[in-house]
Amino acid sequence: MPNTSPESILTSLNACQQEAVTHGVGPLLIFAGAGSGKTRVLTHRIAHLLREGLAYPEQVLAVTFTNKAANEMKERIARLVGRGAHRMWVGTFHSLCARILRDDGERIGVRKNFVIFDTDDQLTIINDVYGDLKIDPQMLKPNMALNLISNAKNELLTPDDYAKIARSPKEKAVARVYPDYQARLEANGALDFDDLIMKTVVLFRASAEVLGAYQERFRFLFVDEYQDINQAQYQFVSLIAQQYRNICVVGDDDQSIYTWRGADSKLLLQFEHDYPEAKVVKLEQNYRSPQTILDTAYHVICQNRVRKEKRLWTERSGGPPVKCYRANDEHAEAAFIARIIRDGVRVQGRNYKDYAILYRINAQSRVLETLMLNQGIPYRIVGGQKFFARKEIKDIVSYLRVLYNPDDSVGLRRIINTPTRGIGATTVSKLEGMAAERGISLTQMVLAVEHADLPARAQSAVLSFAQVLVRLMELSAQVGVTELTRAVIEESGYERALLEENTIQSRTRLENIRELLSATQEFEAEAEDDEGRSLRAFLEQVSLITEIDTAKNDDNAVTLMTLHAAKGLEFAQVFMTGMEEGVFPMARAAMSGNPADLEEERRLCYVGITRTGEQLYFTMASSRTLFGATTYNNPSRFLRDIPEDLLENVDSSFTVARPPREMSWEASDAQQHPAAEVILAQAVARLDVGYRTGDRVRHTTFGDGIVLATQGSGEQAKITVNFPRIGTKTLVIAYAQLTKL
DNA sequence: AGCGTACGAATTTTT
DNA sequence: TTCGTACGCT
Repeated sequence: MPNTSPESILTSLNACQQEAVTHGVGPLLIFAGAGSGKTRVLTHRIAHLLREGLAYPEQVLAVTFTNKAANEMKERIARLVGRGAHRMWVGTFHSLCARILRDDGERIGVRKNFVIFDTDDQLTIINDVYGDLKIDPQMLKPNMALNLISNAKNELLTPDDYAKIARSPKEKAVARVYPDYQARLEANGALDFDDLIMKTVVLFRASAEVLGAYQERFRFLFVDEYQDINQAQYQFVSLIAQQYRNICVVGDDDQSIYTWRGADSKLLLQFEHDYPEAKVVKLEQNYRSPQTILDTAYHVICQNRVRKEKRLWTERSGGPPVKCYRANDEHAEAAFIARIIRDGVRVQGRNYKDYAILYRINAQSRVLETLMLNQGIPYRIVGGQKFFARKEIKDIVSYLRVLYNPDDSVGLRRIINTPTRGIGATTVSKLEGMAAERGISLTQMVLAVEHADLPARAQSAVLSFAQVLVRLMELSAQVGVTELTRAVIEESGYERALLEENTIQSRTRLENIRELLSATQEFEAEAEDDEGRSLRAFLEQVSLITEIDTAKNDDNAVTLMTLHAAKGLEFAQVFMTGMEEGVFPMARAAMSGNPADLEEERRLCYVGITRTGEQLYFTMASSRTLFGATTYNNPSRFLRDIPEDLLENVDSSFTVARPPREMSWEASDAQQHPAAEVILAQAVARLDVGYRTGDRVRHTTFGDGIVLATQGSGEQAKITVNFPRIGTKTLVIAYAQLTKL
């Protein structure tokens, strides 16, 4: 039972929050600044509507972008309203659309037992298409093609639509790839992530009956992080909302950091146009940070031209200035951070989990991680490789996928020789050819291998694989997911192969597989009915959940993550690292000539700053080696936007490139942490190369270009040059025929 | 089929 | 620099 009385629901809220919560029916736009209690308002509003009898739980649809946000919302609503909570639909765009398509997709030709392809699977298909169409991967990288197709789907463009608007050679190539890619998905009985949304919109547009049913059902619509919505998601939401117009959206254009994925924060700003009768509430009171942090954040973000004016404030006036530290190189930067953390824990009695270290790109994490390890500071990295993306997990899941949907030939190809059982590429392509001839799926061909024309050895290898498949298929009709998974692991020989390998890696893989079994058990235990326990439901969860929820909150460890991953989180002590021109903002954004790119970097900076509960540090390095190239960077332009009295330079005398004594550096480490003289010598050597960043050079075959970087010295010295016609090349100076212009 | 090597690419990544 | 992949050899 809910233990919160209606009165206390309101009294714990500030005036603006109350205004949002108590708004009755009709559209509502909530500008919710960082740390302004957005989820609270959303959940309380839902509770309020139910209490007032304005809405029934089954009429509520709440959409988020991440599973984490969805789960949090579910929990918090349940705490407020009690039992009725699970009759609401609360989930991510993708999971909700999957559910709708599962129920009604057949009307537009989406089969009931579709599987969801992840990026790996997509890439496999793209490569197949490249092979068929003889497209040169050099000219259009498969990943790029995938991106462009994804963008197209986010814009609701079909292959035909896309072909009409394709202009550049790259787009023309994509226009050739896209229809075949789509055909292959279909042949596999698969949808990709973007299809889930796009097909649902197509369904709504195709069937007034289906749309009408959902409109009737979901009379109260809530959308979280509305600034991150893309065109397809916008259509999805708008179509449902247009009937009753009870749509409540929450967002913050200043925290829009996913433009590169199709998010369009203009849709948030456009809400008042779409719903002229909308009530608008701004939540500007912040409950997370001291005033100095909010001021710092404001001075950065207010430089953006495209934004809705708003400013966070707090009752916690004052607060410490932001500490800035410029190290000689990234190792010294890491050492500084480690020292602060150790002091904080030892002297001030803080916990490791109070600290977060944020960086712009994952490549920065290695040095930080190494130092944490050396210093014995417990840490966890957020992001990294996702559990379900690990090879061994994907392998086992691929078995399950094939058992569920035998047409999934991408899955079948993955497992047919995993573990190796003597079925090579030649055999597979022969089987594929025969399957195509007979118009059957690869799995059917494998099962009918006795009628295939194959060399005896291959024949018997495929036959024994087919027998394994048959056995598992029979089993899949009889037992639950956990039992089936266990059978797959054993009968496929996967476990045996790993046991025999007996290396550190194979043991980790075995552990992961066991982890998978506990995941299936947990899945079955949590399900509410048989349908919820089904293989279908499990596979859907696997595809739509990226990480096993190992959120051990009491894990006392420093958190390392990208700025993107930090959105929505908060930490008492925050380090923003790499605050340098070229790193943050990234060179690409700074040079692109498109101010919008820089504005997105700035928003990212804003997001980082506003994570802070107490103390923020900006750290930077004078020289930084990234991707094998050393660059000498100036402090980030974002720091220049901040008034000096909000910043405090930390004395750098206590740590130089040479590690402090107490850190007991090993001899081998000395090479990784060169003393200042060495760095200087390297810098001088660099000058000897004879080229500097920005020089114009001429190459006999590539033409004229601009020097982006140099590395090394003497014979091996390399130079990175951007040739406008060719692209960027890294050349060995001694061999490249270069002339300086 | 399995291994070794050479080459290329490296923002950010909710699903 | 480091990781992953593709290709070619045995």
